[in-house]
Amino acid sequence: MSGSDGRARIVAVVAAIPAGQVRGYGQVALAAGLPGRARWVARILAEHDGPALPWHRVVRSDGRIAFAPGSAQWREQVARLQGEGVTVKSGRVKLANASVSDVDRAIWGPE
DNA sequence: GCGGTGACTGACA
DNA sequence: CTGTCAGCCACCG
Repeated sequence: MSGSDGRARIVAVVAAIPAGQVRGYGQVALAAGLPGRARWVARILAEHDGPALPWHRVVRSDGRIAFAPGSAQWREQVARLQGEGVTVKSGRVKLANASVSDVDRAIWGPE
């Protein structure tokens, strides 16, 4: 099958992130089967327009907000995370310890 | 085909 | 802890 739609996979992974938890761009890309495409993930979220996507649950590898501190998007992401019970400290959040297998199963199925 | 760009990452000082 | 450097890959003119 020509899985050229990496976008669909990335969107699926982000949409599979449970509320109250956060993920890194690299982790999302890896879970989507596209290692090294962290930058692509960022572009997808930025260009994505359609169903509500929990893009605010995606942060940098350090658990820091990808936007510039004080920016409108930065404040919005922080507000959304806090609204879901995520503790945000100095624009930083605590990354959840979830293996790729767990994410993979959440997307493709329990098999 | 080429060079510049970016919601990135890891290593190093 | 912060800041800099090089590597990475997809997109655009």
